[in-house]
Amino acid sequence: MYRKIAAEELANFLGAISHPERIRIIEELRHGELDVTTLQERLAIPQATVSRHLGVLKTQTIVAERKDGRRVYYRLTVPVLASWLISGLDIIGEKSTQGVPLSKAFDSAKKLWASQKR
Amino acid sequence: MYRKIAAEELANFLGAISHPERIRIIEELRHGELDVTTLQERLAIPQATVSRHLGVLKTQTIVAERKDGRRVYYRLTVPVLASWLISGLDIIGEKSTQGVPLSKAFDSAKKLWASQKR
DNA sequence: CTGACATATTCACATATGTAGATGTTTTAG
DNA sequence: CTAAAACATCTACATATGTGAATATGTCAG
Repeated sequence: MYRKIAAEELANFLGAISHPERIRIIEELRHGELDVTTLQERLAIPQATVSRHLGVLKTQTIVAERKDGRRVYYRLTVPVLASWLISGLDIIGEKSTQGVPLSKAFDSAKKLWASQKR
Repeated sequence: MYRKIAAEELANFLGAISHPERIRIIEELRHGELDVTTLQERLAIPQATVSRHLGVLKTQTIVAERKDGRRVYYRLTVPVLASWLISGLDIIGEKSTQGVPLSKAFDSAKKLWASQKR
């Protein structure tokens, strides 16, 4: 069992992830490294914003950088993080369609999860 | 593939979870429902604080309540959420032991995860 | 060198989140 | 009915997080 310190670490970890644009960054990096400009184009947000978000992710060692000339390529430190995150998306599933009761969304998510239980 | 809205939903979801005490609440509820007083005793924090945290979790339909007399019992809407969260803990693993470089923690976490790939 | 490109950082400000303590509501015991 | 238990909510305040705009840093082309 884990206690306070682990809960704090986990909170910091999730806190670094829980931002729409940072989630999209993680998604974009799912298949491999990308440089900042490419990320900026895909997200369509200011360069400074991308840079700061990458900084937050770096804080928790979620991404790592590799410099090549004037470009900086970022990658997921733990690639499986992306699929872990997508699992979370499955959990909330149909929640995004406002009319549908959330319990149903979680219900279908539960089934999705059953197939990949540890 | 998912886009902006899904990323926002996921961010809200993770945002509701990413707090040390809320993570501990989820952990406590892993094996079944508990009333507020019991949670308060286990977390050793003010009653009002427990109540607000439960409110935040309720916002994202992470917990549901059942009233019985003057007690209110809370449970995880999707029990598998707890194990999903623990998977996240495995990912950051040894990170909590400050001296150890994080990359090593992620490395060992990667192995743990490999066995339960989708 | 110099200018343009790629990225990071700083500043000033706005919004969000968290906390303790007091108060309100509902429910049960007597 | 009344008091106490069990929760929820409100208030006031502090801290954290997010943003755009400007600026700084490093690197390459010519």
